[in-house]
Amino acid sequence: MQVLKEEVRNNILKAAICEFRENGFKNSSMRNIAKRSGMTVGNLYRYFDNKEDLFYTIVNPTFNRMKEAINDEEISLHGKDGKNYIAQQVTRKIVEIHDEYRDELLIIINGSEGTKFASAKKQFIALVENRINGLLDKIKKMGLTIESDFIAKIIASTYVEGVMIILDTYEDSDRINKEIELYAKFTFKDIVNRFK
Amino acid sequence: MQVLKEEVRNNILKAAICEFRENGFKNSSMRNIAKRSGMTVGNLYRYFDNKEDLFYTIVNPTFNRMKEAINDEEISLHGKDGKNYIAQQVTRKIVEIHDEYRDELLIIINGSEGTKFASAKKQFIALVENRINGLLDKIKKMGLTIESDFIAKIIASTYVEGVMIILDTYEDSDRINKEIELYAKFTFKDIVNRFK
Amino acid sequence: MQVLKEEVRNNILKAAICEFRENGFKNSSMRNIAKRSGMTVGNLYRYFDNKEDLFYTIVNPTFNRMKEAINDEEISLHGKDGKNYIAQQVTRKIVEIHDEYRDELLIIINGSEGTKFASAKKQFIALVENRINGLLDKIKKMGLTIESDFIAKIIASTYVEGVMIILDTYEDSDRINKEIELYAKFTFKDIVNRFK
Amino acid sequence: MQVLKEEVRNNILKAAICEFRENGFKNSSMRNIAKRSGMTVGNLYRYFDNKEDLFYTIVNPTFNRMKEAINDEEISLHGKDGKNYIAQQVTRKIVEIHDEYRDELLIIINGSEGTKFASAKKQFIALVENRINGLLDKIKKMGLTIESDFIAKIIASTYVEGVMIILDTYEDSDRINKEIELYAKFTFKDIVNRFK
DNA sequence: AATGAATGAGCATTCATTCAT
DNA sequence: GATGAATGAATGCTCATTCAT
Repeated sequence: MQVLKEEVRNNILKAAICEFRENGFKNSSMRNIAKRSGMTVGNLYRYFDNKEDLFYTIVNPTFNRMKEAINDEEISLHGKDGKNYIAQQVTRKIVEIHDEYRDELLIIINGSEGTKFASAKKQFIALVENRINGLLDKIKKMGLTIESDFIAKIIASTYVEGVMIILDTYEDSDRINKEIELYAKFTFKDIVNRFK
Repeated sequence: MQVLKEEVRNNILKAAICEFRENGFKNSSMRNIAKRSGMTVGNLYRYFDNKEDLFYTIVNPTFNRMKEAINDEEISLHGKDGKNYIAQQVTRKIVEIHDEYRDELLIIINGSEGTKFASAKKQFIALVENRINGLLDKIKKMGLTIESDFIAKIIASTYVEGVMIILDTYEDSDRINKEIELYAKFTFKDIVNRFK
Repeated sequence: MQVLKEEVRNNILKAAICEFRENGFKNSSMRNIAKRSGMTVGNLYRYFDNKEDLFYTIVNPTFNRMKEAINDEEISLHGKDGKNYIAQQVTRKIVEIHDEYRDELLIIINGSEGTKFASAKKQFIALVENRINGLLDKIKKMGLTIESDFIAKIIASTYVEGVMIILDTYEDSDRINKEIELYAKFTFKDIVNRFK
Repeated sequence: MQVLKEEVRNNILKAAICEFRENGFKNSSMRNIAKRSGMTVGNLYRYFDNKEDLFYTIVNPTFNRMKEAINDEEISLHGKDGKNYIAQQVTRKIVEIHDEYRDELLIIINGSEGTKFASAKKQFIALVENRINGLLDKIKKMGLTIESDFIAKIIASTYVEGVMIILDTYEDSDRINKEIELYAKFTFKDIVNRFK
């Protein structure tokens, strides 16, 4: 009986996700991925051009969804507590993504050294930074002097880094959601006061 | 033409720092380092026992100074604003270290996979976390419930991570110092309020 | 054209035996063995974990059979000509082993510097020496003074060495058998008289 | 003050002898020899063309003296106990050589793998064999059938091997002389009877 | 004469990738 | 579609030898 192409492909992807999670891109080997997915090395190359292709196939959609989630124009500032509102919404989306793609996210963050995603965290941070700059503009209009134009980047990195640590630390989905929300509140609350 | 020993050694170190900065320990190759320092592989080994020796020579002193800076017992809590005081002092020390060892710090944090420093970031974070736990104890005594026992870890890691991003972003020393100080203030200020 | 696994393995072993025979373990190179067996280096490692593994695979069984042959408890002294009897039996076994493993024996003796078999010749000699000491005890009881306590070692080592030279000199199996038997007789006969 | 060329040369030779004795040709390194003789690698090459040249310089004279000693035409057969007489004389010469060149002899025997002296033992044996063939001719004329024309080689190898083991085992010169003489007697005595 | 820094070919080993079957 | 043997370039490292000083 012939195994369906799609099923085989999925087996490879599943095995590759495990391998990349455990060892990162660089330390993962095609041999291992083949073994894990119960097939031969050669056959891997019928489904994926090379190691990078396999990696990107796994990681790209999650990466893009993260980008979209952070950038989502529909989430916009309103109400005087807008900053928290955005944070909440973005967080909710990230939690959603994470529910589906926990491993992929962690691969992007921890296991992409040696690939074009090595800078993925930086890219996420940059995106978050953009959004935060909106808030900061508002704060500035409120008459506060923000001494550093770098502060958005800092908040962004704080936020992204924190989320990643939570994803990396907990296994339980509910717990993760709770922690991320709490953390988002913690990060974005009282930004104003912290500049005084 | 024959170059003086010390000069060659420094050339190697300079080249190795570049290589390790760009590729991390694992992806760096002795051949590359040789090429960068304008010599042959064999000669590298006259100056350093092996790849690890070269790496540790670069990274060890900085690592130790960082640990000392974070742990320095002489920096202690006093005054009701003690938390900021600690942060300021520690930050000042880190800024000092950075002035001398910017690249080395970044190598430790981003490029030490595959060495005994792989966990360096975690170690730094753990040390910072310990210190923060002092603050949080104080906060708890003030009657506040801190909902997540994870929060010290988060603050610590975002602090460390933030500092590293600053180091990674700016070249200008004065700018870096300014940003790190600002960032420390931002991170540690009003922790209390953020829990309310 | 793809060759069957077992055949390739045998080719490698054959090539490695040649190489080890000619150059010993230390001076043999995996590159050479690959070339001799008409394949690339990488493929060698699909069949054997490393140079040592390859060497031990070749040499281990022969080494163990030799030890057993020399130590065989079933071969024991009886009759007043017991000393020759033992020599004959042991010799017969060695000749048997040799028939199958001529090259392997020579590799053990001449080409194992740098491996755990470096002392193999010494071990063989020590084993033979033990057996000879039985004979010498008997001789001493016959009232003869053996002036050198070193003599058992000498007889043992010359016996082992002599056998190895025979193996090294002749190609023809029958010839080798004949020479070894004759040599054993020659070596062990009239030990008594030689001390008078 | 300038060190005399000859003195330096001797220092190198002394150091090289130690190194070759301890590690054999292959495992000895020019670096080590330089270090042992308190000079730099480069200077070694002013005195000796290369590692082989150095090795041969050390080992050649001893090798040649051994050859001469064994072949010495002046030592000839006379008296009905001629076989022992020759053995005694040759032995005396070898003992003499050994007194002067113990290390060199041992290097030839144990440490020349990878050089043209790897077969030195075989060469010695071949020379001894020639001489023994004289004795055997005599024995044959006495009406004895010697079954193997290989037996001369065997006796020769027995003798050479034994001598080498003695050299390798004892440090004390008197002891060595005594053991070698005893051993020569043991080896060559009653050859006739051993063929009966 | 002497130095010792530098060379470069060599080694064992690994692994992404290819391709005959 | 699938296999897995084979490839070959790359890696860290060593060491006899050379040569500018």
